[in-house]
Amino acid sequence: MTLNDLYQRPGFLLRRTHQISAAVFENACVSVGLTPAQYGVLTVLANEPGLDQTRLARALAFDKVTVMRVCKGLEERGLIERRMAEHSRRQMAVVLTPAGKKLLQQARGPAEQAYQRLLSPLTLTQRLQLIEILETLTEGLADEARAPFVPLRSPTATEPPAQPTAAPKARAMRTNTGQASKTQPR
Amino acid sequence: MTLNDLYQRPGFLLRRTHQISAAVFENACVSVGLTPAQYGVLTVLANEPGLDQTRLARALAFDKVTVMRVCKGLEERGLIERRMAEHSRRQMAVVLTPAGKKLLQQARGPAEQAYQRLLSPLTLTQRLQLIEILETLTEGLADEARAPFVPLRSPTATEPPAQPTAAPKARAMRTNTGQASKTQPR
DNA sequence: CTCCTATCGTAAGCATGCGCACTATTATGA
DNA sequence: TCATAATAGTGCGCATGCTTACGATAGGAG
Repeated sequence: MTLNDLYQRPGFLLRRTHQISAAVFENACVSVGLTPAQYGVLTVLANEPGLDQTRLARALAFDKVTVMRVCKGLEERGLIERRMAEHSRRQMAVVLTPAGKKLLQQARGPAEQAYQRLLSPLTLTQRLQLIEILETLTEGLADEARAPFVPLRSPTATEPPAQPTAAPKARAMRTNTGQASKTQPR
Repeated sequence: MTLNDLYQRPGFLLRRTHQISAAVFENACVSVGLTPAQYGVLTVLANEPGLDQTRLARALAFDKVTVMRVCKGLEERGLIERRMAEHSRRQMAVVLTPAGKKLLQQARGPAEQAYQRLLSPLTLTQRLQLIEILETLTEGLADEARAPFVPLRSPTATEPPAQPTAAPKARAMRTNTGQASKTQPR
């Protein structure tokens, strides 16, 4: 394979684009000191106070270990609080502190700037195409991802009352190997 | 910001798509045990034997520290060799070993499968649009990236006769923001 | 009620990706 | 020529992202 071929591989371009996207965000958010991951965690928690770490991870398609580490960092900075859930002794209920809410507010502007900057080289048509193509890709290849993605409904958005994420309790009957977690609920 | 908004941010979608892209590649390449980064390094070295680590890093838009670590791992596996360059005592000339060449050959098939699998949810039109949009993005925001990208010409491609990779010099001469882009504050 | 299994949080560890800083070396310019 | 700046490689440290493993706990089947 020639180098020119390599440079046109979507894998290469996606890595590079993601790299740039993260850099743009971090450049815009130096003032608040938030990484994309941290911003994502805070945003989800602002919409779902008291969420446990595993569901938090799935809401962002993060690894649960990664989420735990990010949360520990945010806790050290006093932006979130982790306490045992009331109804379960194995879950951690994670909530924003007032400082966390304030910082998230302060991050809104920079995050918006990063968003605009990232899309600035593209025409309006290209922006729409990009979103649509990436959504098609992620939906079509959801099984390939190591970290399961279980989006949360926004409380402020239109929400169907029933069907809690339509997770069919089709408990894998232990017939398969331990890889149930990967092919699991989604 | 609602969660639905977050899920449509290109930053979020790019992170997720990159995550899936890497997983697809690694799944396809378990037999040869290569990560995307390792495959990239081997591919560049197959086209530019004896390249030094810094130029290798720039050819892939990797951080030079990352490249060094990846190279050390590949050297431990006997896939590449690092020796002092002849004309300079501070550069390492990196070359593929026969084992490295062989493994790279064996990786071609899986890498191709990963490529096809990654694009499989998209129509032909979408695939072309995706490549073009990502190229536009990376070119338009090249300054934002922490790791400079200085593509190498493929020896097999059309090439101007002179100018042996004179690009890095031009990059160091950047006069726009005063500071060179790498020394930028985070 | 009593096992059995799935799940939650967490530790340990590997691979990327990046910044900072230091040394050795090379290039540059006064 | 000689002082100074730029560059290559590297160590150290932080943040992601993922795997495997393990103890504790919740829920379900009998």
